Amino acid sequence: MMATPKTKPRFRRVAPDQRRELLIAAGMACLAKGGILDFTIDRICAEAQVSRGLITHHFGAKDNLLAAIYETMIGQLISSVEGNVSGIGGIIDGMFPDGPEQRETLRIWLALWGEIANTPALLKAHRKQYARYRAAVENALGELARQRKRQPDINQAAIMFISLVDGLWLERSIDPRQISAEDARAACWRLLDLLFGPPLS
Amino acid sequence: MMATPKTKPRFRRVAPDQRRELLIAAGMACLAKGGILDFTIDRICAEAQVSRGLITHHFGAKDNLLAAIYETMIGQLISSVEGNVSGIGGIIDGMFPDGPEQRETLRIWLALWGEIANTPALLKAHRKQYARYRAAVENALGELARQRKRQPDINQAAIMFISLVDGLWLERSIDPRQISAEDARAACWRLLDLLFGPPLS
DNA sequence: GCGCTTGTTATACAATCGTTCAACAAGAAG
DNA sequence: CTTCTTGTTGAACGATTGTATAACAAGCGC
Repeated sequence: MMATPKTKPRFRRVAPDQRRELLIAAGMACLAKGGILDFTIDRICAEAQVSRGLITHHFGAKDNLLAAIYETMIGQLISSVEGNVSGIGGIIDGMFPDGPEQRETLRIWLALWGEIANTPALLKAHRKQYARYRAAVENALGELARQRKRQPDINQAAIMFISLVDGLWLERSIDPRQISAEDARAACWRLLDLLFGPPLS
Repeated sequence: MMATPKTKPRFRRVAPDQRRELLIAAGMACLAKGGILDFTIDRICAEAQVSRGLITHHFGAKDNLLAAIYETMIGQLISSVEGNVSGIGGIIDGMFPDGPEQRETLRIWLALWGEIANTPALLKAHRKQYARYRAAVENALGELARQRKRQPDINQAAIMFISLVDGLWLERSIDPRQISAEDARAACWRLLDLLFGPPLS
């Protein structure tokens, strides 16, 4: 009875949705590692351990993969704002966690920001999703205003809070040494306390 | 008397310093137009109307040109902060001018930010110059505190002001529609009034 | 077990990338 | 005018870019 020469399959077939997620993850890893210049068909497919043809097959073009990555990132951000159960405090903690695990996320955002204005598909996605993000923040700030019995200009407060967060993210993504996560959270709370008054009890 | 067939010179010799400035300007134009992906030897030299060999000749490598552009940009920023005569008000007005002329500057910054962490020469320059920028801002804020007879935490105030400005720049460089220059200036003033108290007279 | 769909691979392709280098010539020095 | 320095050009290099495409085979339905 001779052993069956069962050759190891040369690849594994995966459902398109799962394969897209795999490629999105690989693309994000490349963006985090070397910015937009490392967002390359070769590098992404090497990261995903997959042949070069797959990106075109599943996304049509490289830019569409980048747009899909943006959708994933902004979706996670919006979820973390909309789905918070502990109010603005939980949101801030989620935005500036301790430890180095956020580094990758920030590096991806930095790379995406730089390409939004240069990639039409990305700009379109940004304008659509950014409105949702801003609305979610305004909603959370409105609840905080109710808690502290103040009625500030929610519109301006949202601009200031979002911009402050973006700026802190920017500083920390470029060089985490300059501003610690704790400093960032403290800056957020300082702004909110100034805008909405101190906690009531 | 036959006319001398004076052939038009095929190029013009320029002093190295002037040529470097020309290439820096061309490189900035490329960054503004298409981000870091358009920062290419071919495109830069085409923009400068110069042959491909010049960048290597004057800068050694492309990255060094990028670092030189960073130095130019941060130098202008620091000068506008240090050299202001009308206090923080003049600084804010300079940071968020009306009209579209700032667009190019912000696009260049966005492209540079994305590469700082990936280009050692850039990170080194950033760390050195960022400290100067922060010191200049702290100095201007200290003067404002004296004017308004308050003594807040200048360190934290500087972090908040710089991050807010960075965030507003980021939003406006990605998509100027979202936040107008006037909104940005108002947000800066709101933060300062909250931190340092309202103007005394 | 067999055929078929289709996810996957691997090659090919022209275009462009950053850099090197030899030849050229502009313009100051004599 | 002649000589020399050196800023400048332009071709060439191998490597890498994004995409198209044909051959392949994994694995489900029968």
